[in-house]
Amino acid sequence: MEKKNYHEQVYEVTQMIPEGRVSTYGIIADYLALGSARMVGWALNKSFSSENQIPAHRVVNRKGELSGRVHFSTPTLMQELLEAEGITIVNDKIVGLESVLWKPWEDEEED
DNA sequence: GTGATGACGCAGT
DNA sequence: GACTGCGCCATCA
Repeated sequence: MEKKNYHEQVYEVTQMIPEGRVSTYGIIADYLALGSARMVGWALNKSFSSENQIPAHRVVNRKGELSGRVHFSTPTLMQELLEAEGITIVNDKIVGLESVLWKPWEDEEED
């Protein structure tokens, strides 16, 4: 088990997301080569049971919709957390998604 | 061991 | 432009 499980890598990437930024399942799935965006959502869902606290509220679907808000303590918690970071949410969707969108390889700066 | 489901994404209609 | 169906891989019943 020296090799990290794919969901641990999801935790790492999610924790790498800076404040005021968000990422998408598709981006993370592509970055980790999971092959399925569902795996990312599933991994984040398990993150609530993990010791590590994952800012899952910074992860949304490809459309920028807060699809996973229902998994939070309250369906509005996710939106409030994002708005608290300066992100505007309208109709449960991120405004100016591309402006706040963050990519793992962007921080890695892989040239 | 099989079937169904899931915080999604894409192609086709 | 919106909706439907299928695929992705792992977990649960």
